[in-house]
Amino acid sequence: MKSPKPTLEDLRFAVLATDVVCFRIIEGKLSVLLGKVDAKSVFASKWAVIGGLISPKDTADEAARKHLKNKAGISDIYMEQLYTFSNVDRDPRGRVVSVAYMALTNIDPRSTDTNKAGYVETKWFPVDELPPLAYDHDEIIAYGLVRLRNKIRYTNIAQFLLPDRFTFSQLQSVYEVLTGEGVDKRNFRKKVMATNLLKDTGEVHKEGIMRPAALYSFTSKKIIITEIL
Amino acid sequence: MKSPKPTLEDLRFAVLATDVVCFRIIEGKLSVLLGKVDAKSVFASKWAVIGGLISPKDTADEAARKHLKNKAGISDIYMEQLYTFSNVDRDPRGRVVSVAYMALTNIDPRSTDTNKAGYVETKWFPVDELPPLAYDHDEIIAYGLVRLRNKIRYTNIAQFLLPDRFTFSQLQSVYEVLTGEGVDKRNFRKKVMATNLLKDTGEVHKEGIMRPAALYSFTSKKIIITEIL
DNA sequence: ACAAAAGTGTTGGATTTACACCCATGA
DNA sequence: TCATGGGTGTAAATCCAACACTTTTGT
Repeated sequence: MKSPKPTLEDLRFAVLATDVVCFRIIEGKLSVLLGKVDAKSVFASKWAVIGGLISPKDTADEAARKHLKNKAGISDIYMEQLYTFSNVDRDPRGRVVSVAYMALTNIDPRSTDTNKAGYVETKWFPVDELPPLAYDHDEIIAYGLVRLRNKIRYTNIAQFLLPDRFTFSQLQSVYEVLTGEGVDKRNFRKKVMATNLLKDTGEVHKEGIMRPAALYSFTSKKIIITEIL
Repeated sequence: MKSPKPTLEDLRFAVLATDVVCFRIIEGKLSVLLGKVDAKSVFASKWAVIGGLISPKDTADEAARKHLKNKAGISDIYMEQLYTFSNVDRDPRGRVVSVAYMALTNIDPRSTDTNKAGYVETKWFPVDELPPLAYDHDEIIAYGLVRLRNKIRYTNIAQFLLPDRFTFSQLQSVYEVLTGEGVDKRNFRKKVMATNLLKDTGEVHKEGIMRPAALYSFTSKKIIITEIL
């Protein structure tokens, strides 16, 4: 049952990677940032979430942030660890264990001037219109979706899908997009207000022909756990 | 900024490990199974959660189960992944990335006849009376505690801390131990019954001089998400 | 008959849902 | 003045928390 004592080298069999499911709401659709895989790869012409290998001096978190920056020009983004995928054959090229993350943003944080090493192209896809995906990235995205859709109900992470100051309708829309169901705006306002997660900035948002809307912001950037919906 | 292309060998720098926080309620106290670290180790005489290295043919899950079996004689236990700890210096001997798990049981599953390679001794410690811990295992246990204490409120995992058939008082006691607060038994019964997670087995539990109690069991071994408390 | 835990209902207060109209603005 | 989204209150229904006594058994 037990083989002779393995050497340290025998145990360094795996390559560590990280994959980041980056979410953003675009035109009322929850979307994910994907990169088109290089033509030379086994997964040529398929799409993958942003990610790459972890290097010796980096933690998984640091590696995830570096790949976001180098391959998609994204920095300063909310990010949390999701799950570690370690199936033996999840990468046909060899043993790769991937620590998956979820990231949230409200704008397109891709800057065009950065080195976009790694992908032929990056593009946002609505989560219900995903292209063919490389590796086990369908599973990783599904895991991220579940996490996000649950966590929005009992934490203040909605803020990371919104600008710093936002109107109540914008906030309500985030909840409607993620839960897939509409809410009565008076009841929604009451519930959210009762949590004390928001403060009125005193400012207003004017847009076109309608009545200006009050702008709110979240009181804390830290994750706060409290029943919301 | 970017170094010349690293070779595959450069990327296989890390040893992969897994650590399992195994919980059990003993005499009204939530406890964790720890192993005393071998005298030759840097962490000699400290205690660690059950774990060890992942070998090339195993997923993290499989490795976790194997270590539980080989080092503590534990098999067939509920287990779920917690988090991956990848701090560069979490193990002074070198770069070790650990995929942490939480396991739950209701009995002492350690069989004495198995090969207890790995620890001088294994022992259950109440979570608020932990001995000095090796590595970052304090952090890993803390993470497991948070997960367990939250998840008991909205899933049926309490079942894994109980025998197959149990009385209502036993169930209530699990909740009281984990939440740290007492509950009115009439209200508790109403809430739990409303979830439809339990079925009455029709059997009764006799113990000593008191009135026999009806035995219940959970309707599903699968994790079900539903508001309980 | 008593000790010990099992089992059971009701009520008042709090929370939640459902629902419709006026407001402020720019064109 | 009109079109557009912004903003507000109330009543009925539901849910939840608080609360104490009777039952069953073995000794």
